[in-house]
Amino acid sequence: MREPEDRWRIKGFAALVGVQEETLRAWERRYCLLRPERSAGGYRLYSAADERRIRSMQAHMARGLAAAQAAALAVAESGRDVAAPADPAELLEALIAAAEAFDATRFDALLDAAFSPGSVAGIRDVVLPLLGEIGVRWERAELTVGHEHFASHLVERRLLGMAKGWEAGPGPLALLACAPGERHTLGLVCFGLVLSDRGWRIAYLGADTPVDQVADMSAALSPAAVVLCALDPERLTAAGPAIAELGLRHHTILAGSAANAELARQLGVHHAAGDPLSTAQALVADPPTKAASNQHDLT
Amino acid sequence: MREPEDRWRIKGFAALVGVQEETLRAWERRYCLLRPERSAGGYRLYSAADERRIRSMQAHMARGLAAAQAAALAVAESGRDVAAPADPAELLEALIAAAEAFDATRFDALLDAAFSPGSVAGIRDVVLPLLGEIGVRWERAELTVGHEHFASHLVERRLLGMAKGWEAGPGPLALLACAPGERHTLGLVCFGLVLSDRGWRIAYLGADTPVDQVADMSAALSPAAVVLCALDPERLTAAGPAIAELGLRHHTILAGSAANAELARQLGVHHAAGDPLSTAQALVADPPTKAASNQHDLT
DNA sequence: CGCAAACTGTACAGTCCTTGCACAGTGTTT
DNA sequence: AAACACTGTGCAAGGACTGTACAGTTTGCG
Repeated sequence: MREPEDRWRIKGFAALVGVQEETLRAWERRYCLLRPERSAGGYRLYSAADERRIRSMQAHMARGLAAAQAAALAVAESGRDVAAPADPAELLEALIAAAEAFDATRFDALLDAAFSPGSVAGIRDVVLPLLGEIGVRWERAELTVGHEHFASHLVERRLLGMAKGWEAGPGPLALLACAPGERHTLGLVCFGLVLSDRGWRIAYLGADTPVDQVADMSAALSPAAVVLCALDPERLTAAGPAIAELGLRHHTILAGSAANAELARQLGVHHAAGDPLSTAQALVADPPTKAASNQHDLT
Repeated sequence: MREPEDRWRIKGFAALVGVQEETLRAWERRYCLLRPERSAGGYRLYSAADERRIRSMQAHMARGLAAAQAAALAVAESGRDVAAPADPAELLEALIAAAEAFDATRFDALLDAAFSPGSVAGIRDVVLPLLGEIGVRWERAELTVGHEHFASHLVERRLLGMAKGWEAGPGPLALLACAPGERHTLGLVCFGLVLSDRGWRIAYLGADTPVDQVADMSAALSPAAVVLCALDPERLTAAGPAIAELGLRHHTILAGSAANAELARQLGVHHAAGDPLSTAQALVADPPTKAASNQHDLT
């Protein structure tokens, strides 16, 4: 930890930035603009980051923005450059630490860092490893269901934010759904995002979707591919006949860790090996053609 | 991915575009030229899109068009959401029609229109009625599970997009979770959004959360209120003892259609009557104090 | 033409919101 | 002990809201 050489108490800081002490406290209370550390006795200790936020706020106010709006911008701007490790492995550790502490603000800031190299890279290097790691630590009882829910929500929020507009791509249409009973959607959303990134159009039904509903929607939309995702093999075997039926009419792909080549062959549908990202990339590289959309045409 | 944008209050915006404040309000009222968001206190917050519309209108007026004509052109040019009815009831019908047709692009555009008067108004006038209506039509078998999934996903995506940053409000902290087994999160998210709009900080655990996990997180974060949501009464009675235990330590509120005053009294916790919006507003109007955080202190 | 109606920018009043600043009582630093 | 800082509460001035009204101009029409 740094010595308080570059830390100001409120009086000095007020003089430095030219804002009254009372106003500094008000801005902290009202807009969360400042987050000074505290001395042992409870005194505020302002840092250079606080100064930057003040300067940014002042600049925005000078442009004619109201205090509340200027503060919101200043906070948003500075929130981007929190201390986040650039190395994916460290980022992963930091994310898990933030989840353990239920620190949503930090978790979200770390996600910012994770996605700054690009959404596909963020999914590949951070999100998928994170989901895997949470699963592992949950099995080892190092993380609880609460931590898993906490992190999942924040990841889901981020992914769905990136999914905005994915229903309007220029390319072929993919229909995405989880198998009946399956409630883990994040992998499927990652898959959709990668497809969308490559121009595909996405129609998404989400968790726990009866296969006949997928069939209905497929009939309405004629997707180039239908993807059913499950992590628990039971989900797929239970819905086997309906899936086989679906496979007769559409290019149907089983995905998720429950999917395997043997089962897919039995049901007469396709099978996606590997993680969501490589699956999506394989699909993009070799898009199903209408003629060859499945091996079970009425020939 | 909505990044922080400039939001102007009327004075700054008037200076920016060179139009009197009164005139801005008149143009909004008469021609619907502007659709500023509103601050928590009801102030207009103009965006870059509003500026574009103003510039366009000014250009047309400079060419000699009357104000009404210029405004109509400006709206038509910039308004992508042309065919969206302004009346909430019609909007509701249009949304359901879009869901029936699996038309995600239109559904999303209609949601844009729903939220343009402000997020709380959108929740009150459109989202909550929509969820209710979908439930009704689903029971009457006019809509299928597929339609429900389709619409839910798009609504959820929109709501979570608005939830960005809700973990960082200046006010008291609320911890939100669905009861074990309960998987309907949208009402809970609406509730959180309204609280957030009023400055509360939100910690969110989402669907199907074991009550002991809620207790763990509560112990870590000391929220001013803990909200447990369920639509199915069975969820709450099954978790009864754990909820009572939680109620001893935190201001705990049962919400959702499964909650009732009788059950809450038995468990020694609070009860939220009514829809998510009125519940949230009641909580904001009468925030729990630490001293009175529950009726079962160790007295 | 002449008059009423509509359009359009502006104005005002009463109420509510925002924001910078202040004060009192208590605790911390030196 | 003196100077400094903290929290909580509160205020006053100005900003913004809504609703209504009012002139000056343009338009519609007998």
